[in-house]
Amino acid sequence: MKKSHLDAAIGELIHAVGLLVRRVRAAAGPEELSLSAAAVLKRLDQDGPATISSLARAESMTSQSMGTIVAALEEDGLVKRKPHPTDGRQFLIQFTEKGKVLRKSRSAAKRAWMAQAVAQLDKDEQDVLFEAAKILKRLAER
Amino acid sequence: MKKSHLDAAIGELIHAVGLLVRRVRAAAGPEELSLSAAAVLKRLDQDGPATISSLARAESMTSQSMGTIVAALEEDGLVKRKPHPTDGRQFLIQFTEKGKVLRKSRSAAKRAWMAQAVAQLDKDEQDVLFEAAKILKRLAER
DNA sequence: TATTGTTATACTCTATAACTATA
DNA sequence: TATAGTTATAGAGTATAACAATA
Repeated sequence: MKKSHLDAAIGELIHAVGLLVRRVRAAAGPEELSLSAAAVLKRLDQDGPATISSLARAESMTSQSMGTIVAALEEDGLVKRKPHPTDGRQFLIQFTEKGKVLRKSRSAAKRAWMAQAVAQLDKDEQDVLFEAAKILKRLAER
Repeated sequence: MKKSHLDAAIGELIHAVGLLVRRVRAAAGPEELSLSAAAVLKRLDQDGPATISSLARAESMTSQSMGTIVAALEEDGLVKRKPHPTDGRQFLIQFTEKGKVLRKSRSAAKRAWMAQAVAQLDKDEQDVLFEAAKILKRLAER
């Protein structure tokens, strides 16, 4: 790809993700979790209990911001904290029973909007999108 | 794709774009434009002068929010407003000379981060990403 | 000394509500 | 009446700074 084309493509990519995030957020229902809060639950589901710092690193946020998100999830009864077995400074954040049950339903409106949008694409386009999601995640985590 | 796989892929997609937006935002330099402000300049560049309402619709925001963004760009001297030729309520937002010159440099740090990240992918992955950007944009604009 | 987490504070982005002017 | 834009106000999300406890 020529440099000018690459440059334009970078601009398109940034624009597209920004736009989509705004669109998804706007679709959120009244009781919905934020994108970040949903991301935390997703990580706990996939990787098991984790500390606030590790969650913050994984989601590209400061630990203070992650602390706020975890506190809100705790307040909501979706996660609880357990003392770290060997390090007295840390806590392991993990699901409550309620959290396991409500994990997806608390992001239902956003997921529904996205599902409806994706359903309007043909199969090849869907595949490109889901492949891209994996690449984007790797990119952002580096 | 089976329903459960599709459901998981939807979750991955939402997670990935949210994460990437946070990552890109965190890369922003001190004088950088917001993602939304950069998106407005990009649209003016591609489509020519536009009204606040049309920009708001295009970027999935309320016209009040877009008014704030345009006012900030105006304050910065990057855009100016011209009365609409036939409708006395509307304004056409367009670039100033300064705006044309500074359009990309005011998003330089975010673009640089993304360019560096994309450069670490192999060519096939880059193609998937840029193809996905087009699809995502169509999706978000519907 | 470095790291984990908390508290306090402030900024950015966007929304809702109420209004004015024009169509 | 309906639409374009403005002003005022509020909320969500995240950051920086200063601190306490533990490693």
